[in-house]
Amino acid sequence: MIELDTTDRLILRALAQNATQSASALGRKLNLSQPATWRRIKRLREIGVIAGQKLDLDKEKLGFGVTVFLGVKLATKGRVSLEDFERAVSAIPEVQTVEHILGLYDYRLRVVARDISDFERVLRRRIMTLPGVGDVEANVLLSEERRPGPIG
Amino acid sequence: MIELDTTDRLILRALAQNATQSASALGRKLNLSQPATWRRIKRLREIGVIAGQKLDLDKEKLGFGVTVFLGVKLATKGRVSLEDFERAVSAIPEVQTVEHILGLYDYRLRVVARDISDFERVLRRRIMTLPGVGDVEANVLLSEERRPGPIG
DNA sequence: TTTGAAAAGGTGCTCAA
DNA sequence: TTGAGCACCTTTTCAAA
Repeated sequence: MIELDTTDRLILRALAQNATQSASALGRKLNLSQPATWRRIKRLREIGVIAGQKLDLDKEKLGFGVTVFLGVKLATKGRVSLEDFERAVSAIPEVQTVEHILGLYDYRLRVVARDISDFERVLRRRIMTLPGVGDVEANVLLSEERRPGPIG
Repeated sequence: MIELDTTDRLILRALAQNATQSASALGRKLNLSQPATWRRIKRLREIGVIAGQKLDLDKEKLGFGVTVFLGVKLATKGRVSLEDFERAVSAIPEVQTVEHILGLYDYRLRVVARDISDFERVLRRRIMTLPGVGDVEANVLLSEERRPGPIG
């Protein structure tokens, strides 16, 4: 467990909103000198609290207007079949997220497609042919709100 | 719908892998001059294909080791109750994502907590008291893999 | 231990040709 | 596209709180 003081949390909160701002700009907001701010950010990276930085793309503008969540139940669940499934599903470009979960379904997949008929193609030719697939449930995404989540 | 050429797609793919690389470094990889690369990136930002850049934080190192997906079915689903629910759920800091979906459940929430007993607190005092909540299903996240998804 | 001031070095952005 | 100029950002040093 890692100890972060109030300033660290303020830095994380600010960077969570805008990851592109520089140490000097951030320091001005927090009344902290530029090197002090920079050192704290560097430390947060080193201890791994800041794991990375990701581009966030507008999938609709890229022509992928349909997002569907699939709940997948495996027919057989040995260690091997989990690994087989994960390896195979990782090769499908339309799958954005693979979540191994505990519950009625074994996996939840976030799948993007150009439209519904494109999704049907992915579902029939890619998903239903995955090794060990049993039940599949689909939920179409209508709208989504992402929030920073708690920090400390 | 926006038209992107091959070079744009290569830029997006490269930036999706490493969002911190500069226009000059990227240009070298693609055999493109630095200003040309920079102009393309700028354009991709302007037309909104690149929506932003997000920090990705290690929630476990921040002390939030438990992630749970909640399927929530509303008891009453008028326009007002959807808005009431969304407004109320947005005020819970532990909720990272609110997804309005079509299917057995009306919403999917991504909730983080320090541990299972902390999650129970959030569930009982925050989630179950939300306006209009009917059935709730919970799935604990075991592991997760995120992928860039298709580009063009 | 962590800060702030100052400065060096490097890099990226911008513009003109 | 190239190259030069300029600005800013990163990184280090050092003294002080």
